[in-house]
Amino acid sequence: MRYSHNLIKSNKEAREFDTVNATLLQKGVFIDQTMAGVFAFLPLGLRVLQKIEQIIREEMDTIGAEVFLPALVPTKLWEQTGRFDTVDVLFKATPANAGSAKRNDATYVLNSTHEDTVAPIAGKYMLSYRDLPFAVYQIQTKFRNEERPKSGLLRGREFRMKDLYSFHASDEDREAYYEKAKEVYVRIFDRLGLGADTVIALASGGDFTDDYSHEFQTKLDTGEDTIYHDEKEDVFYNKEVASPELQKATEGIQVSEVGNIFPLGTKFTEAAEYMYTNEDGKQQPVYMASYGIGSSRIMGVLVEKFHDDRGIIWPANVAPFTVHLVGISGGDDAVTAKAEAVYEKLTAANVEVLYDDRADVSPGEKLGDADLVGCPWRAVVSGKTGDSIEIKQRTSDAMELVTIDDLITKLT
RNA sequence: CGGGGCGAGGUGUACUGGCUGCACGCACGGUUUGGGACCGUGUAGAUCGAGUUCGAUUCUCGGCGCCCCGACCA
Repeated sequence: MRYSHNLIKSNKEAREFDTVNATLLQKGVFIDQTMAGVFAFLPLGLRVLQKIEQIIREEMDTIGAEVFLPALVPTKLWEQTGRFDTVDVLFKATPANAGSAKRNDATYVLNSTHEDTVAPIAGKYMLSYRDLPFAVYQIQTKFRNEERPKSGLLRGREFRMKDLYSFHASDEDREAYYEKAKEVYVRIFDRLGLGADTVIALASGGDFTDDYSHEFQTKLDTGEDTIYHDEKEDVFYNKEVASPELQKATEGIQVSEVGNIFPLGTKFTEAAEYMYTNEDGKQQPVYMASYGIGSSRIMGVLVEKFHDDRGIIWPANVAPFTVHLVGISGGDDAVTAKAEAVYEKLTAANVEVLYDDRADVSPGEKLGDADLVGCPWRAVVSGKTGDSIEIKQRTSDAMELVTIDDLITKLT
């Protein structure tokens, strides 16, 4: 992709925030804040988000089927589960033209999560023991009216999330699937570059179950949560369930929650009057669990973890582009033509390349922007590089001159 | 939701009870091109309401917005 004509910019004068992800993502114009806790994802930012979500999708496809549920739903779905008045972050929307003669004036809910929505749908079709177990997932925008959105993408009022729901004939079967889902989650965080710093912590199961829920927590100094490590059992506990003794005996670890899995029992299936018929023709309750991953929050967490004083350092799997190609022509048309040729060849070889084709922008600014944007590789074509291309990795200062064929080999 | 801070061109900021200034950006012209180039000419601004005052961007109160601390996070 070309830098020019694609809403790819840098705004290095943008204000500094207390959280790195808010500052760098806005300086790099990956995202643009529309209001507190709500961001537009611009071309660079959307590419990163989609990379993250594609990794999640590939792994989820091994244990479920993708669906796309509505974000806007009738209040009835939330009233059925008793949550319309208890979930205080719920956005309740009444159309501005409510009351006018020809318009509906109902109140709606902007879904903060989808248990209430998916259980009635599942209960309409998956009615036999032969249908169970099964799971569906989606990757969608969620709405939560947080009292205090903060920290860039770490806590928003509108954000992206993958949510998976599994349905089972028994709690034992749910437990078996649950363990499988954990393994898939571990693979996802590995692929996202967070594996080494992400642990599973036990947390409260809330109103739904006496069991623990499980949180995937990434170690992060700027994280909002605190967990404690019981070294004897080698188990991590969220602050809310860690015993006072453990909290005294060990130091808390600052973390940010990147995923959670939650046994739900039969609360939502019962509310939806969703029963299945067993082999004996008897109606039986369906057990359910939900599994979330905050994809946009992960984008923020990655920036928090992987940056230096010059900008972002994306893990290769989620970088917006593999290589940032910088043309330094000095007004020399021959050099520009060479940079164009390199761009065309890389593109033809299916290398994801961001080509900074801006004229009249100083070399320093282009190189600075490459550091800010944070692609794994930087390639420079200039009057100094002759027939070669100078390449370096974002994480190193070591430069190397290579041919276009070498470059393609290296990057594919 | 409690507490604190801040609201000025597109962005970031300074001064100021009467005339708003700077930098970046953007536009035009010219010179430049390996770590955020330079000259010139332009462009564009005081969150809203009430009060005090001859006069408010400035002072007071309130609303709204944003940032930060705390609480919350199914």
